[in-house]
Amino acid sequence: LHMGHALNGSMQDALVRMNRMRGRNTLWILGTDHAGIATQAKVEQEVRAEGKTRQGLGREAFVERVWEWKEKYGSQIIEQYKRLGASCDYERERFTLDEGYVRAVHKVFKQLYDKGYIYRDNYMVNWDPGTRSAISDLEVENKDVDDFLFYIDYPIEDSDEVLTVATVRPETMIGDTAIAVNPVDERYKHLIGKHAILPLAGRRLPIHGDDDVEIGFGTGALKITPGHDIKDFEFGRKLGLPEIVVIGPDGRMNKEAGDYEGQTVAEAQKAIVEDLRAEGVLRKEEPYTHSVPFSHRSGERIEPLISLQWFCRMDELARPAMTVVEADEVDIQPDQWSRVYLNWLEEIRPWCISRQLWWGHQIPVWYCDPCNETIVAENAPERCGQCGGELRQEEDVLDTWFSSALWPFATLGWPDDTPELRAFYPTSFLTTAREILFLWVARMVMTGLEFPGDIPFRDVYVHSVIQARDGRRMSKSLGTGIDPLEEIDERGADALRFGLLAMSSTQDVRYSDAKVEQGSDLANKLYNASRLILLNAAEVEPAPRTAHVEDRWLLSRLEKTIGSVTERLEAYDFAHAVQECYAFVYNDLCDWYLEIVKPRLYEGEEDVSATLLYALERVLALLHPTMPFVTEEIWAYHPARDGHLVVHAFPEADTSLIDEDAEEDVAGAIALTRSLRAWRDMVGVPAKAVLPAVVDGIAPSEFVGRLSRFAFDGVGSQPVASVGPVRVLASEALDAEAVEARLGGRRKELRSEIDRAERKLGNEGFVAKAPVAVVEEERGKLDRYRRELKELEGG
RNA sequence: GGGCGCGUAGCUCAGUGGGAGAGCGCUCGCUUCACACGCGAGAGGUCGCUGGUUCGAAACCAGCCGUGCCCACCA
Repeated sequence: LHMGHALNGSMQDALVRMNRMRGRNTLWILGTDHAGIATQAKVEQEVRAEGKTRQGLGREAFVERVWEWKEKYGSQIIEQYKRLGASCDYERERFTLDEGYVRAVHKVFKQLYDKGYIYRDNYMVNWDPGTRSAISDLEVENKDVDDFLFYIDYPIEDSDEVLTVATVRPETMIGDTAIAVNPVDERYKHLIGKHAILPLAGRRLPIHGDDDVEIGFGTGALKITPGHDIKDFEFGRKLGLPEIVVIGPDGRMNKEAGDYEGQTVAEAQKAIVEDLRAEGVLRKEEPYTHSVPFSHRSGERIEPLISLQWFCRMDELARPAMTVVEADEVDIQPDQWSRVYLNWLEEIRPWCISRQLWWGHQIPVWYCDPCNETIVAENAPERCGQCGGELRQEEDVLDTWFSSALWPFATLGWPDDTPELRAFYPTSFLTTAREILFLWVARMVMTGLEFPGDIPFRDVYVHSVIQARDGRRMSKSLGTGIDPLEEIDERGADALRFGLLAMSSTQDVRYSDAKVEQGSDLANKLYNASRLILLNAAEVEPAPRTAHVEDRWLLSRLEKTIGSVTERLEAYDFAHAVQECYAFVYNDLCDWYLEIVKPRLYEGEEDVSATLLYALERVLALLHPTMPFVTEEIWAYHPARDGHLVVHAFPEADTSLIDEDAEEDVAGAIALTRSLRAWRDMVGVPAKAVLPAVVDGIAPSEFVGRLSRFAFDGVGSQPVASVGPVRVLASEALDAEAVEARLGGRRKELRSEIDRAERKLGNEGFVAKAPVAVVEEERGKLDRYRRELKELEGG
């Protein structure tokens, strides 16, 4: 399980839990693909460590070994998902090589073959010498490599002229079969139709004219090696050139390469360059940086090779897959990824689906050698239908993604018409990393539309990439990976889930320990606040009680939070959803409400008890989708508990409890409390001193004095300062100089604010064009500042 | 070569037209009977640069600089 899985799981689980709690019929199937290349390589390594080889074991025994390996390790990731708290339907776990799944794969293969989409061809593919298999375009990764560009003179037949060509791969020149120049190139057009002689090999190379040759690049003359370069291959097919292959599947020169046979590509390059130099035809060599394909699987340099492979044409499948995204039937978010998806499908090319491996779905094709028949069937045929002879099954297996592409319906029982398929297809939601968009998502859409005949999912959310702490890619080979399980051990699954959701975003982000820490802090806070509530509340039914203004305030804040968090989750805005939960629990509930009502709570007063139990129940349920463990644990102690929280109702915002007046009143009292605290801190009053004061006008709420340590029953002394309506009286705890310094500071602040507001209101454009409410607000502020300043100067 | 992002407080990131925000870190004060994984109060930002649009720009437009990712058969 890597961090991407953990993020993905946290998002999906939040949605699944929320919807399950809402009473909806939810299904989350977890499963694994057989990861053909990676798994086979792993087991092959084991076998080699025992001094044996895959070939020595034979196909059947080797595949048996891989199954053993799979039984041993395949369940690990499932167990890890459980530790994360993913509430999947674990008894429905699926694997892409399950019996039923194989049926789906065969049926799809056969139907695509019958439609003419799947075909076999001798064509140029990305050959991975590391795995000795063809791989698809999507498994190729281009990297910049520092090479040399070699300029080689090819003599023109029956002439003293030479034609200089440039190449980065002289080792393939033995396979040259032509040269091309641009027909409008003045330097060379007289050579078109003549022949050049291939150095070292002596082959006659016809010189062709072709518009695709760039006059300005290299020397403007292009040597054509149809066996070893994709562009040359296409040239060759267009011009009907012979295709000479000089490098074998093992990455070594073959017998076509003559003297160089058996050498590795690198050795052959060195030798050939030496020989060219000896012949005096190597005109120059210069350093050259260019983009080179590497295998994403083995890391080795791709060798473009002509070989007999199975392909799937994609045009017909791609078109409807584009339409559904254009029409937003499949909604890819954030939106920019729709365009990436569409651009890719627009330029899609045939997909090489065969792999020269043993682990995977062996292609359901049988050959009859005597009568040259090819049979494609869902089930293995007994004998050749023509001659009754023995059949030989195609040895290659399918690209793992070919079977993964069927996941949304194959896991629900397709091709059978199952209740699961009817109930849950099309599915609602898929989260994915963006590197999976083409490999998997696009292909699921294509097969979904082609086979069950409907989109596989409605919403696709492309989540951010969590990078390592230093901004590099998290990768095992770089050693930058962070193990989610270690994080779970250290801080808990809830903390990790909260942290990942909080740090996720539409852009790529660095892994943030602080966010995970914030998650564990929140769990801790919830636990302690719950303890306070559950140990002190009177035995009453949880219910919202509205007799006290602070209770109305809390309930109003709570219901607004519920509404907002729910909206955020529905919009897949997980980061804001969890941060709002955090802010509510910390600020509204703990810092203010609990502190305000403590005296009432300790007395076991019923209104506050009922309100708190009610609020706690709703907060636990609201947080459960993101922090399932701690909320479930606390729930076990809640008096309203009936069964498990995981199946308790998710709260729905009760707008009748929203009370703007109460919010305004309490917000005012809170602001005053904060001003008083700030004032005494600024003036340097001992923390415990209770300061005497009197209040102008209506007395503030009881808690203002309690939480700021002021006694508003002021006796005797002179007022020395004003904080809002509060006149602070002289006392031993007050230092006159500090008070004066503080007042001076405030006066300065006010003058600057008044200046700013006056300038703004003096701007005719502002007053004339800005919305009335904005202007009015500004006037209000100016008035308040002027009044306060006047008071301070007067006092 | 084409495309898509990003550049905001010491760090990691929110914020998309009306007086700069969060978490962490930092400073000061608190062992206050839920929590020191805590409480209270603060400091800290010419919002990459330059122009433009607007009464008003971190946000919109253009250019530049820096940085990341994806796609691509220029030998």
